[in-house]
Amino acid sequence: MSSRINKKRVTVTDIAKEAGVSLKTASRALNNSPHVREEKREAVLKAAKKFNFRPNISARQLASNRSYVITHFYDNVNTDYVSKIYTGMQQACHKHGYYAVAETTDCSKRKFIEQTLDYVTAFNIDGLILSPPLCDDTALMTALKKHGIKVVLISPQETSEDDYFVFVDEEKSAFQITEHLINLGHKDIAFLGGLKSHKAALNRQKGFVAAMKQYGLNASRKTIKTGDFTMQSGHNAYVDIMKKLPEATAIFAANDEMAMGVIMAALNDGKKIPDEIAVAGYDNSRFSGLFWPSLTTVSPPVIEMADYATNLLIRLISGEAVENKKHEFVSEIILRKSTDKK
Amino acid sequence: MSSRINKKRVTVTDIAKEAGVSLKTASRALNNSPHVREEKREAVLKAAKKFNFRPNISARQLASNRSYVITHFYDNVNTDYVSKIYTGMQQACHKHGYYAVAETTDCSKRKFIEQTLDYVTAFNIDGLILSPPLCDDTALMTALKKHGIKVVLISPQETSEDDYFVFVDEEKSAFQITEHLINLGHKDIAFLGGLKSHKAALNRQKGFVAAMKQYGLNASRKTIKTGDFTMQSGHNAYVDIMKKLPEATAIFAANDEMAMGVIMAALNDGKKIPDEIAVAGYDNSRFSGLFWPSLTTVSPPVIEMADYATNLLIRLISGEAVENKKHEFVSEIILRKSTDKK
DNA sequence: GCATAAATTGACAGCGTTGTCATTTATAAG
DNA sequence: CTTATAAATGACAACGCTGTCAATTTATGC
Repeated sequence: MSSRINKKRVTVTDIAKEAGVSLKTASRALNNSPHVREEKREAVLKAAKKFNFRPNISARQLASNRSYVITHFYDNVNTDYVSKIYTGMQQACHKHGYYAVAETTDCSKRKFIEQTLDYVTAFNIDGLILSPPLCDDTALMTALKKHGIKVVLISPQETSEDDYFVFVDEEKSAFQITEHLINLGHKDIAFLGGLKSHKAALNRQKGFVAAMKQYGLNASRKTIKTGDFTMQSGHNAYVDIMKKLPEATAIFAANDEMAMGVIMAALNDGKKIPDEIAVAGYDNSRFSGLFWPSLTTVSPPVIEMADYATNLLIRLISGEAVENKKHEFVSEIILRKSTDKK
Repeated sequence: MSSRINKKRVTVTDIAKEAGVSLKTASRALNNSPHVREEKREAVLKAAKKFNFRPNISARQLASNRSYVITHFYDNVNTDYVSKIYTGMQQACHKHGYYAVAETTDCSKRKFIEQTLDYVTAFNIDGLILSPPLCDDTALMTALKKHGIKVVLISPQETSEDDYFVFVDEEKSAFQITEHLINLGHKDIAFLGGLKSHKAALNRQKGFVAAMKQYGLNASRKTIKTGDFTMQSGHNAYVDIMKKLPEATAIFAANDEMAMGVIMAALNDGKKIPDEIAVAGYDNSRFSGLFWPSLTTVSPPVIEMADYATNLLIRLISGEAVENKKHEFVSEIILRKSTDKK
C-alpha cells in the first residue's frame, strides 16, 4: 500500500553512536543546549553533518508537547501582502525547523476570538503572527495574553508595553515621496488619504503635510481629499480635485489602488502622465510595477519584516531573552514612470 | 518556561475506555477502517464527540511514518492564484486532519528537480499538488513518478494516461464570453491572445474563433492579435487594433491584465467604455472587480478545483480506489460594467 | 588537598498514535 | 452440527525524540 522506500532513517541514536556520546547529549548538542562541552558538541555536529541528519519533527513534537508550528492569522483580502508575510515566515521557520501556516479568519464574526483560541489549543500552535487589522483588535489581544500565547505583531497601530512587534515609519516614507514630487518641481500637490479610522493612512497624511510645510507649500483642506482605498474612490477623487484645485500637477494617494484610479481618471480626462499630472501611490502592490504607466510608490519590506518577526517569535518560544521588543524597518521609495521628470 | 495549560489531553485510550472497546478498535473506528462492527464504531464516535476528541497529529505521524502534509509546489508570481489554491487545499486538509503547505520554487534552476525530491523525502511529504507551469514539466513528472510520489495536477496542458488531475474547459468559457459579446450586438470583435507556446491562451482563442464562426462573423488574422499577458502589451494591442480594425466595438483579451491595458489605452484614446468599446478579460484576477470600470471576465473555480484535487490526493494517499482520474470544472462568466449594455 | 558547589552527562520513561500478529468471534460451507 | 473460512478484535511493541532526575565529572574556595 505505502510506496515509501524502506531506507533506514538516520536518528539521534545513530549520531550519538558515531560521536561517542549518549543519546541525550547528542540531542542537547543538536538543540543548542548550553550544557554541553564544546568538544562533544563539535563531534555531534560533525556526525550529524556526515550522516546528513534531519530531526524527525513529529517525534520532537510528540516528546516536547510542542507543535513547532507558527501560524499567521489574517483577515485581509490583500493576497499579495499575505503571501509576502508567508514567504518571510517560511524563511525563518525553515532555518529553525518550524512549520509556517497561514490561516484566514473573519474578525467581524461574533465567535472569532473563541475560534482562534480553539484553533491554537487544538493544534497546539507555538506562536502567532498577527497583521492588520487583527493585530489591533484589543479584545483578541487581551484573550491571547490571558492564555499566555506568544504573539508577534506586524505593523500594529496601537501597542502596549508588553507587545512585541515590527513596524515601518510610514510618516517618514510619505515625507520622502512628497519630497521627491517637490524636487521634481511640483508645487500644487494633492493628497488622497483614507478614512480617519485608518491610522496608517493618517500617518501617511502627516508625512505629506510635514513635507509640504517644510518646503513652504500649501497643505490645507483644499489639497487633502478622502478616499476609501478603492480604485473607484481614486477615480472620483481625481474629478473632485480637478474641480477644486485645477492647478494641481501631482497627486499622492495613500495606496496604490487609489493611485491607479486617479491615473485612469486622468487618462480619461485627456491628461498625459506624468507630463501633465504626476501620480504616486503607496504599498508597492503587485500591479504597481505592471501598470501602465508604472507607478511610483513606497515599498515596505514586508518579507524582511515577517522574517524578523518570526525569528523574534521563535526566540520567545524557546524562552530566550529578547532585548528589544520592537524593531523598525525602512521602506524603499520606488521611482517609476508615473512621476518621471517632466 | 512553557505557559501551556496542564489540562490533561483526551487520548484514544480515554475514548476506548468510554466506549468499552480496546485502544486499537477505537483507533480503527476513528480512522474509518472497514473492519469494525457498526455498533462499536458508533459507540466510539459518540464517545469521541462527547469528549471533543482531537487526534494528536504528531503521534499519528510518528507511528504511521507519514507526515500528513500535502504541499503545493508552484513557480508562479500570481499570488492571487496561488492563494486561492491554498484556500482550497486547506478546506480539504482540515477535513481529513492533514496540513496544507505551499512551497515556491524556481523551475529554471538547474537543480530544482533534485531539490524538490530532497524536500519531499526530508519532510516525508505525503503528496504533492502541482499547478502550471510545474505540472507540465515532464522531467519533474518523470522523476516524481519514478520515486512513487503521489501527485495531483491542477490545469495541466498535457497529460499522460496515469496522471490524476482537475481541469476547466477553457475553450467553452471563451466561447460563452464571445457569445455574450455577440448577443450584445457586437459584430466586429477583436481577440487578444498570447504566445503560441501558451497552450491555455490557444484554447481561449479556439473558443473565440468557434463562437465567431457559429454566428457567421469574421475571425481572421485581422481580428486576432498577440500579446504577452502584460498590461503594457494590452495597451500596445489596442493601438494596433484601432489602426487595423477601426470599426471594432469589442475586444476580448485572453487575460485580465491585457484587458486592463486595453481599457486604459481606450480611455486614453477618448473612448467611452463600454459604450464605444466593450472589453472582456479572463481569469477574474483580484483587480478585475475593483477596476474602473469593473471588468467582465471568466472565473475558473480555482478554490473548488484545489479542494477537489486535494481530496483526490488524500484518497490516493490512503490507498482508496479512485474511479475517475480526472475531473472537469466549469468556469463562471462574470458580467460587469466593461461589457454593459450599450 | 579536601569539601563543596557547579556543570555536564546518561539511563530511562514517556509522548499518543499506528502496525503487527495472534486471538477471538461471526459467518459460510458441507 | 461440525469444520473451514472470514471478519473483528486486542495485546503489545514500535515510532524518534525530549523531560526528569540521578550519577558523574569538573571547577571553586579555603
